Formats: sequence, C-alpha cells, structure tokens
Amino acid sequence: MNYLHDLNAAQLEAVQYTEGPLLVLAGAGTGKTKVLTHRIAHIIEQGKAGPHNILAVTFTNKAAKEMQERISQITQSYGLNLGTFHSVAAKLLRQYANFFDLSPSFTIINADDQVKLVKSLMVERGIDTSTYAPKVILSIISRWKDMGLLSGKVTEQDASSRPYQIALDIYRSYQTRLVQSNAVDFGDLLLYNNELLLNNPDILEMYQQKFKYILIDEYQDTNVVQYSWARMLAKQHGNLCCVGDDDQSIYSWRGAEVGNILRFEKDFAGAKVIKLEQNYRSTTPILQAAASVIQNNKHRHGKTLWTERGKGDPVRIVSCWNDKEEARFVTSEIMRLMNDKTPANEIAILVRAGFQTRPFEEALIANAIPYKIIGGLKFYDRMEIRDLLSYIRVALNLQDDLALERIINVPKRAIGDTTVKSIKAYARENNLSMFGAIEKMLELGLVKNKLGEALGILVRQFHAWGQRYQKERPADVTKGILEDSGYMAMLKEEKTDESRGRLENLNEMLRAIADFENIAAFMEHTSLVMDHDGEPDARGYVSLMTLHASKGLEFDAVFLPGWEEGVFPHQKAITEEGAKGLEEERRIAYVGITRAKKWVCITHAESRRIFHEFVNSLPSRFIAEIPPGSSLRSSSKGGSMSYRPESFTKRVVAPQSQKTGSEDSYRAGRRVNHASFGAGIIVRHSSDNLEIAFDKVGMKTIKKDFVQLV
DNA sequence: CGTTTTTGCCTTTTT
DNA sequence: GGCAAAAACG
Repeated sequence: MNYLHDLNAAQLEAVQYTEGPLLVLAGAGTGKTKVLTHRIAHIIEQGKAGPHNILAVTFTNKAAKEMQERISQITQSYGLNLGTFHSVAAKLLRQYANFFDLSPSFTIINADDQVKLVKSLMVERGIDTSTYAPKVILSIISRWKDMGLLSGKVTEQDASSRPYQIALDIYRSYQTRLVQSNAVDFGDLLLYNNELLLNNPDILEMYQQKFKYILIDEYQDTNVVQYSWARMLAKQHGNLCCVGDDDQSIYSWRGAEVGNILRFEKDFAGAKVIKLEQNYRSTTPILQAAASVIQNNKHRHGKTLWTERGKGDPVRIVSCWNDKEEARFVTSEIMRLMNDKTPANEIAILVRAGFQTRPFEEALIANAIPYKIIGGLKFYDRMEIRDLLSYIRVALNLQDDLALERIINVPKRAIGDTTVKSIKAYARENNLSMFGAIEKMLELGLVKNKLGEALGILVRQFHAWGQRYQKERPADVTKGILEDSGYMAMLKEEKTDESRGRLENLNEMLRAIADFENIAAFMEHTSLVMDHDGEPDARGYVSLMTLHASKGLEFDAVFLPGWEEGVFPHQKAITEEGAKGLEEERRIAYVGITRAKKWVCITHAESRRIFHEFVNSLPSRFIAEIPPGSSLRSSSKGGSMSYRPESFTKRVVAPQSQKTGSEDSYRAGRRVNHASFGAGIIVRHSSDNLEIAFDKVGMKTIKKDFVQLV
C-alpha cells in the first residue's frame, strides 16, 4: 500500500474511487498522470481486475509511454491495454477489417496524402481548386468523421452551402477510393470503430465484458466519435474514469468538443467529480496571472489553483518595437538566465504559430545559444523518408495509388506527367488501380519502347520486393529496395551536404526497421508514432515550439512572444469561430502561462513583418486581463531597461522613421469612419489593408482608401 | 514528351 | 523567404 502515501487528499480520493463514472478535473501541474498511474496500479493491486481487463487511452504516444513506465514502477502490469486512441483503434480495426471491405493489412494515410487525394478528386470532376481549397474541403470531411458521420449519414441540412455540397460529393468518392486502395485515414480509425460497435451488438458485448475499468486521459480533447465509442464500451460496468482540464482544451479545430467534459455529469448519471487544485509546478504570481486570464471564459467548470511554492517574481510584460527587437530582447534575457545558472533545457520560447520561430532562431544563432525546435519538421515528414515509405507501401499493397504516384518517377526513370495522366485515365476507365492499369497496358502492348521497358522493370521489381518481404528480414529487403530502385545511387551521385544528410536519414531508418519483426509492424509504428524528433528533455538546448506542442511540458522560464491582436488571439480564430474561438485562444494563453515554474515573460511588438509587409498591431487583449498585482510592465523600446544594448535603439528607430506621414496616421488604435459601416477602431494595418473593429458590425478588413480618420 | 525554370501561393494550431 | 504547380525549354 506504500504507493498511496505520496498522494494528497484529492488525489487519494480519485485513486480509490474506482466504481462508477468519475471525472477528475485536473488543473495544470496538479499531478494528473500520478492519479492515472496510481489508480491503474491500485485496481490491479486490489485485485479488482487484471491488467488485460483495463483499458487506458491517451492522445499522444509520449503520454502512453510515460504512463506505462510509471505503472511498471509500482506494479506488474503485463497485458494492460494502454495506448493512444488511434493505436488502440487501429489494433481493433485490423481484426474486423473485412467488415469495411478492407484487408487486415490496410494502410493508414497521412494528412499530405489526404489533401492530394481530395485535390485529385476535385480536379477529376472539374471543381475549381482555387475557389475551393482542397484543404478546406478536407477539413469539412474530417469534421464529419469526427462527429461520427459516414457520408450516408450526412444530411441535406449538413450540406446546405456550396462548400459543404462539394465536400459531401467528394466525401463519397474519397471513401470509395480509400477502400479501393485498401487504406484508411486517421478519422476512419475511430469512425469505423464506432460503426463496428454500433452495428454489431455481439462484438460490443464482448468488449464491454472485457474492459471492466476504462480510463481516458486528456478528456477535454475527445471528439464526438471518441466519446461515443468510450461510452458504449463502458456501458456495462460503468467504471469510466475521465481525467482532463476544460481550461486546457485547445484542439477544437481537430474536432475536439469541450462540451464532452462540460457535460460529463449530465451524460453519466450519478457521476462523481473530483477537482485537483493543488499545483506543484508554479509560483503564486504565475498562477494568479493564469487564473485572471482564464476567468474571462464563460464556459468552464471553474477551479482555483493554489500552491505552497509561495511567492515568486511577477510575470513580466514587455513592449517591443518590432519582431526583430523582440527576438533580440528575449535572447538577451535567455543569456542572462543562463549566466545565472538556469540550464538551457529549463528555458522555452512558446509561439502561437510555426512561422513565428524564425526571428528567434536567427537571434539565438547569432548569440551561439543552442536550441531545438520541438515538433517542427518531423523525421517521417522528410522527403527521402516519405519516398522510401511510399516504396514500401506499394510493395506491400500494390493498390496504393497515392504512394505509387509519389515515387513512380523518383529517381527519374522517364515516366513523366503525361504518362502518369494516361495511366490514371486508363485506371479510371477500367476500374483498376494504377498498378493494375500499368500491368494491363503492358499486357495489351499499349505502351512501347523505352517507356514500356521502364514500366515493365518497375512492375517486376515491386512484385519481387513484395515477395521478399514475406520471407526475408525487413531491413534487408528495404535496403534492397533502395539499391534496386536506384534511389541510393541517385543520392550518392548528388554529393551535396543535403544529399549526404538524406543518406544518413535513410540509414537511420534502416536501423529502425531492424528493430521490428516484420515490416507491417514497422509501418504501423510510422503512421501512428509521430513524435520521434526533438526530445524536449534534450540537455543543453533552449526549446522553441508552438503553444500547442508545449501542452504537458514544464520549464523554469517561459517566454511568450507575439501577444498581439491578430496574432494571439489569432485573427482567424475570431473571424471564423467568434466567441467560441476567442475562448479557445484564451485557453491556449492559459496553457502557455502555466508551463512555467518560476518565470514568465510576455512580449508584444508594435510592428511585425508578416509575408513581406509590415503589420502594426495592438497589444493582445489577454495582456490587459493580467492584473498589475501579479505582473510587471516595461518596455524595451528605450529608456529604463538596463540590459538594453546601444544597438537596439539605432536599429529599432530606423523603420519607424522611414514611414511617410500619411501611412503612419493609419496606425493601430486610431479611430476611423466608414461610409456604410460607421465608426470603428483600427486593430492592425498593413500597407493597403486595415483591419477595423467597427462598433456596430464587428471585424472587417477594409482598403485604406475607403475610410477616413476621425 | 520529359526536364528545368519561373511564378504564385502562402501561414493557426496536429494525433 | 519557402515550396508546389504552371510555363518555358530542350
């Protein structure tokens, strides 16, 4: 029983309350993982259920791995069903693949392939892809999947407007094509699972009996399908424990429904709710600042974090002229911290969007500070890796058109655009896969000479590789692919730094494959385990990442740059989602602040280069929500800052003085008048366009010429 | 017909 | 300041 000793009262209650539905509202840094791991260990230790009768799902592989390790430290847990939603779903679906006209070896396609498929379907039926972006159409389809809607269940009403009509049309053929290619996307993994249980009471009952205790981590991030799936599975025993924090729900754009966690007590009769409010991470001013921001949200359970850490430094809020100066300021502060013996890996810069990392990278490099971008370019997203994966995919599944198209002419083998188009046309006419079409065309002598020869070689090679995978070691066959295809030779020929790096990456992948029994297991791993690169615990590196990527992490010092209206909160979140979008932005701010153990420094720039024009913005409204009592405001624009090197003023003033008088008068904060929209205030401006918050009609983007200064 | 060069689009967050 | 699709080139 000694594993219960280091728990506080609320944590202990959550661990011991094993029977019936339970919602654990776990604020940032309150020991959420501890509760989950101890609870699982407790169920096993008490003999309530064996590991194989417990199901625990997380969102990230990292979380799953950490939980597994920590449980193993407490008790024997062999056979525990623990994994991400997607990996658990994939495992289950492979057993019932034939229910969905798939073979158990189906491929899981990634986002890139999804967009490509949607686009090619749109082009096929003559829909203009510049008016309706394939990405947008895909996101509509994905949201339907997240809501549990197969194309047949989408109603006329769901698809009333034009983009939705297009999306529905594409959705149907998209699914057909995926099935023909023996492939599923991420959304399908859960959607099909849900359908499986809905339509097959016998299968559902079997799993209901198997899983006596179900635990869900990060419950605030679940979508409708995940909710429905878990609810069905838990129905018989009713022992569903959901752990999450409504204030940290930041994935609505991926289909997550905050409503799931807000509705918990309604959905599960007799549910118990336990709040974890003692924070073990941050100082009081940090928690106060976070609380005063998040309390502006209407839709939340509401909880008050407190700490015994005691007083600490106030949250700093610093104004800068522009993005470059902001980066230099943050970098100089980082150097100061490192001089004061704060290790680099205890320092993080958290940005709203990926492109904001650039000025920081430049400043960090200029000052020789080692840094790592977390979650930026992923190992499996690299060109050469995706090429090799495509080769493997085709070798394993000749129907995988998307993969074949990617590598059909890599390395160059004289199979160009026109040939690919004719192959696709032939495939469509005869209802064949591309590979099938090539074989048929060769058989009928429709392609001749050099082209026929090149295609013939390719066909024979893929058959050979596929057969070799059946009996030989996967790493050997894969190496064979790289050699036989000429891919390796192509890179060796190039002899640039880049090509050498690519070769190194391919070798690393061969080494990774060597750890797997069979190639199918490796492919499952690559499609579901994406967090490979940039471990945040890397010693000696400052971490640079998006706020989203920072969830679950903690650092001594956290820098939060770019707190400007339009950047953060992001303009799109507000225009597209309105008040809901703003609340989510605020939760992102909350996540950012609560990553810090000792120091938070928020900065905003008055002018920022976005694309190739200067954009002026007002400070984020979230800054105004932080009370002076827990924060300290200053400016790096001149005057009082002691750490400000001479060069700052020189460089910073220059762009300002370059502006013409008339441009300058349209700056953020000025009131303007518009003939039809009335009075408003400029929120941001670029060379031609003004973003104006009108008193009556809300946000609009207006050309400068159409408004007058008041 | 296939390869090289140029243009034109960007950028919210990702299992 | 990057990468993919279209246009020009061979």
